[in-house]
Amino acid sequence: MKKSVLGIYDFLVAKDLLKHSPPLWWPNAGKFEVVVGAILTQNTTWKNVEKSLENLEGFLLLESFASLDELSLKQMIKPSGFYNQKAPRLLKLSYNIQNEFNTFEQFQKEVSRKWLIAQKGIGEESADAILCYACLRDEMVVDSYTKRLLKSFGIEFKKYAEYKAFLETELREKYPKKELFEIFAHFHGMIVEYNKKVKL
DNA sequence: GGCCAGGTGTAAA
DNA sequence: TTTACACATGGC
Repeated sequence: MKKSVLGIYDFLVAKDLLKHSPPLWWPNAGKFEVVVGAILTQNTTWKNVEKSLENLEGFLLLESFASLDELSLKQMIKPSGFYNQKAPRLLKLSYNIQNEFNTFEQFQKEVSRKWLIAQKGIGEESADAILCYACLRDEMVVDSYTKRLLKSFGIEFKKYAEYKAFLETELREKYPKKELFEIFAHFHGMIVEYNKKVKL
């Protein structure tokens, strides 16, 4: 049993997950649509999110997304569930991004974790998913897959911050700052792919 | 038909 | 600070 995160990381790397996936794992990493996907996938399978994203074709840039009316958006994101709350939250978020940062590119550079979590509909996990995969920052995502994997190694914590610290600390020490973002993105991607393959 | 999925906000103890 | 519950569709 590997109890250190480095051991678990090496374990996954040895399995050669992500062989057929892009290095950044999340589809279209670095784009605004990752922000949308991060909220749509809350307690929802990615398959259902894909249906919604297809319906949103043509509205996946910040400016066009913010031009949608709530009723249309609800219809488009219906397949991914909780649409009555996700639609208004997504719209408000897109307005706030425009008002606060003007463009998505500026948002990528300047947004803080604190600002994200203050938005209605964004908790710790969604904030980290947005930071990591939309803004390309050095932040590790902790989702149910991650907790399941760690539990299979006999590792459990109470709080999100504890999981995050466990995952990040040793890797931050081991790898140079320049490589961290890719390490975290790759690590989280491997965790999800491993779950899908092994079904923990 | 029942259970669950790449969570979050709110209310009540 | 913790716990319980609503939110909703689609796949198995």
